[in-house]
Amino acid sequence: MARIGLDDHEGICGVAAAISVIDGKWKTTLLWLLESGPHRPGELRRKVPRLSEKVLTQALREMEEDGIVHRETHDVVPLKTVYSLTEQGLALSKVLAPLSDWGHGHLDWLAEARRAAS
Amino acid sequence: MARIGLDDHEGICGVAAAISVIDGKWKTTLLWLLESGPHRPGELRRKVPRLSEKVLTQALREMEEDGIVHRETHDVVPLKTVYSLTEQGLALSKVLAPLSDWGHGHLDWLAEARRAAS
DNA sequence: CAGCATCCTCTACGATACTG
DNA sequence: CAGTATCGTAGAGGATGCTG
Repeated sequence: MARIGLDDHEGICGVAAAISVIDGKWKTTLLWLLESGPHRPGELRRKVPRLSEKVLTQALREMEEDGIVHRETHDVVPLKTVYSLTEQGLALSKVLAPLSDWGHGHLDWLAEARRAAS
Repeated sequence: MARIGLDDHEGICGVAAAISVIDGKWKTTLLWLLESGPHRPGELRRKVPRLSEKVLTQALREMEEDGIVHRETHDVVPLKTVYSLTEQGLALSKVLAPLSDWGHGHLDWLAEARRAAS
């Protein structure tokens, strides 16, 4: 999605703001993984093989900026870094649950509709 | 956002499916407008000036395919078309409410964080 | 007025190579 | 192992002109 600016939609800016935070091809996946506990970058990459390292770092940085992910670095060799959800991030993932339910209820319909359309 | 395929994320595909439906710069806005009642294309364009006609039609077509918008055409001159939400679309907009609340709770934090980051 | 076709731009994503 | 830098690509979004 083209990144939605916070000022683009006056009336619905709450939703727009939330979406701008989870906007990107992988952020929802990362949110979901981190919901189950802290992860190291290597773990994340292994669990999401199609996610390149550049994009992973980029996504994590943005999520950190937006206050939903916490980054903790241990200064040892080899380098060790751990990512976890903040309170806000956890709250966000909870709020996503109803959306997930709706999605599951529509999976069949969607698959059918899009097959017919193509 | 790069369009999320329904098969890209196994575990979170419910959320992914829902997001794929509201994915695009304007669909959430359209959903919000249509929630208050049926609209004609011209009305939508007037209420969202920065939305071009091509993109509007495109978005509405996709939303129609995904079963959240209903299109009704009256064969008169001049042409008349009315768009409205389906039951599914209405359900989706309801489900978006908690997300909106989360977003509103983070607007200040987000604006601050992103200003600092840039 | 509703909608389609064309061209163009911009950027998120991806692949690769490299540093501490 | 974590992270950065560079280059290339595909597709969403935008501007404009045309049709019934």
